[in-house]
Amino acid sequence: MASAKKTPERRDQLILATLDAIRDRGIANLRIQDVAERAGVSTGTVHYHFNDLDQLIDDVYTWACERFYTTRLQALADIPDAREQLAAMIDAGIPKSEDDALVIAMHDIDLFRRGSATMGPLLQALYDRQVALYFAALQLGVAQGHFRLAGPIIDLAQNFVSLEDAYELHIISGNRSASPRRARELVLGYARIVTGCSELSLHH
Amino acid sequence: MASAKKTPERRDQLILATLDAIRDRGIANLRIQDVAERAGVSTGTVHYHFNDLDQLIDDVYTWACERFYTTRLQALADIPDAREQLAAMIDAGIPKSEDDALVIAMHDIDLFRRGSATMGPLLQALYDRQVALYFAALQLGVAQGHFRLAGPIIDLAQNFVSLEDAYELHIISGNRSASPRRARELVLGYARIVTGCSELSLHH
Amino acid sequence: MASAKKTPERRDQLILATLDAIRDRGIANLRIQDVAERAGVSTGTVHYHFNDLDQLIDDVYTWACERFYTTRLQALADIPDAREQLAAMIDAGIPKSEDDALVIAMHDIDLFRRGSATMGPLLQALYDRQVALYFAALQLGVAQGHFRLAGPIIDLAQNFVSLEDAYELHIISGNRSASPRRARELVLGYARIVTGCSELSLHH
Amino acid sequence: MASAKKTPERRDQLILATLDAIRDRGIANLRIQDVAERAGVSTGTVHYHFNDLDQLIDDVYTWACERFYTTRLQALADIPDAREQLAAMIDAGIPKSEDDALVIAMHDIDLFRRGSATMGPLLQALYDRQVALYFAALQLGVAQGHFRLAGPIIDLAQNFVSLEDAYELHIISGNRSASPRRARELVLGYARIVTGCSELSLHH
DNA sequence: CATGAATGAGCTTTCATTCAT
DNA sequence: AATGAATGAAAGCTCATTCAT
Repeated sequence: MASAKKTPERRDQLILATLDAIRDRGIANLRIQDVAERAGVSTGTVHYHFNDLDQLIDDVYTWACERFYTTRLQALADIPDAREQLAAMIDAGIPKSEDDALVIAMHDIDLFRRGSATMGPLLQALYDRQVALYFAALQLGVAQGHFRLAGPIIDLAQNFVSLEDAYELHIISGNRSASPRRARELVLGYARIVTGCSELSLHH
Repeated sequence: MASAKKTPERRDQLILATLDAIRDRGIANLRIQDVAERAGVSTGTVHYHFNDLDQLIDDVYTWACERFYTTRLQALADIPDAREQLAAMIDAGIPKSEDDALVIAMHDIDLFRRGSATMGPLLQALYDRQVALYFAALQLGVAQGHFRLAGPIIDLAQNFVSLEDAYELHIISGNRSASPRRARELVLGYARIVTGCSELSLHH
Repeated sequence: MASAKKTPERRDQLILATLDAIRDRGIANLRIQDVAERAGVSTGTVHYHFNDLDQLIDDVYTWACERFYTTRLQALADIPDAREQLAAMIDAGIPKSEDDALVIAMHDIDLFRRGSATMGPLLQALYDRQVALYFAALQLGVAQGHFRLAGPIIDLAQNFVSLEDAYELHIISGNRSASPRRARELVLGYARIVTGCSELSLHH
Repeated sequence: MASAKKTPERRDQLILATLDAIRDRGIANLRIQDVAERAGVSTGTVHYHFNDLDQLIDDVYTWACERFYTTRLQALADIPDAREQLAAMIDAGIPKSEDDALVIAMHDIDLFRRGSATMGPLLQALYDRQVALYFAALQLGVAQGHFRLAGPIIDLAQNFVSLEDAYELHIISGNRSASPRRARELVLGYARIVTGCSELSLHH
């Protein structure tokens, strides 16, 4: 990575500034200057840390995927009960508001870089890891005797991730028929059906 | 609409050219020239029919939503059996390939125009209409005695649409874990679970 | 003149439409389409009657100078008294409002065509003819015993025309310190001083 | 003002280049490139210092009005005799040649921006200040016993300014009947008549 | 490391002009 | 004569990128 040496604090500051800038202006209108303004530095500084705009966006995407996954993984760390794990994943997986900069940036960059050799694998890796998280929770629930799965475990896990993705998209697009609260209900409803576990709820 | 009179054939030709151009270059890189080239006209002609790029994109989006919904509605027209209806909707709702220009354009424009006053309502209208289609099929299946629904009918319908949306996104993003074939299986699996109807299949 | 044959009515209609268009949009923003719209014809028609925009403007200018001079000459035709002649010239020479399309067009075109070999002589000819009108009225007034001139007759005549020009400019520029009414007072004041004739007034 | 910080020297250089460009090409044909060429910079630089062409022209006009007035005011500073003051004002107020870039720019912009909310007040302010200068000189001449005014002092002052304006216009339009030398004679003639002071001359 | 003035490629947009009908 | 769809040259404007300080 070209910018490994150059004071990691400034680097992170610029990445966070980019997340905000993408949320505010959309990735299509994103200018170096937007990032610089939000970070309180000059445009030259942005170029010093990231050779060009493409690299900045690449790095933001990598950072965001990592952060997104890590955050969710940590949310499970100390939860022993599969039912609570599943609930926590749903809760963490759906944005609290339509202004979630992390989620917006990930979807914007996905779109913006569609077909790119760099991004494709990263996206898929994230997807697969998320599937793995649901897989693990479902598996555990079966072992703990809480879940009786209504279908193949991989299929259910993939559908969980897909529902999450879809509601992320609707939330950041401002779809009023799929508010954060409603989206949680709907995914939880899916969870109850496919696990046969009617006790599932977000605030257990 | 400014371009109502100016020879509708040329207008449609330009809209189709725009769909192709968005698929090939991504909406963020879309140039007037890309549209003109694909339509075999000059850039001036594009401006003659659509005042500016924003209006072109608006009109493409409106056209695409309309076409998308109409296509699916027609797919149901002559199907009396709810099971076949549901299968047909799933089949029509998931792109056959990652190059589906209509689906790509709709998703690209959604994100590109996030927060736009024009687009938001249109997106939501499309979502609500799609939900209505699933609602109708599920309702019919219950009446025909084929379906025993595992949850509230509206919730199920919304989740159907969301799964579709998510798989559309993954397919056009080239996610290999969610191919068109696999996506159909997964949504169909969901359908079997929530309808309690194990006979559901795409080619009945 | 290229357009001599082509139905003079349509030609005049287009010239009048151009006057309005220049007043409304300024000569710098004047488009063929503005003329066409105001004349209720298509842009093609404008091109049919005037080969290009330059020629249209040339013809409008020629027409306007002619009309401007002729109007003023006619205002004097049946006035035998030099005092009334002078008053009539002042009255006719200063625009009644800041929206006088003829005056606006003449000044706009002067500016627009500054340095042009075509326009320069035309402007000067108009100036000289206006000077001649004042010269004639002053000369007559002396002969009739009404005027005792305070300076060389040519100098006075030139200053009359210049004052008029200046107030035309200020009026169409919307200068509130030089309204049509005030401009008339001021030029009339000048007239009284240089003719020594205190009876001069606009409505004798 | 957006360009307050960005190196005032470069800013002034660009304004001077614009004056030349307007004189050479006319304001209606003025291109950013004309300014850039004359200043020896790239077009991007012009946009960097003045957001767009309109703002450049606004700023040039403001600058020109200020400069025009200041120059004339300074010409009076150390002249105690009202007769010499008046002569100096006439001399400073009429362009020495038809290529006076400052005067050309002011007249061009006046007409170009006719009806603009920004320009109107500025024009009028300049007019009123010029009137005030003549007012002051006339008043002083009366007090000094040199002048016996032939009419109301304000009227005379306004006519002085108007004559100047008119001759400026004729000079930059290349009217041969109103050369710089001749214009000076004519305004001076007016001055002698209305002040009753026959000693007035440009080079006392 | 940081700055911000300067650059110029690349795009959109406008509009006079042409021409088939 | 008149139309208006189509053209394409000509500008303006944006913004990533460079570089001297």
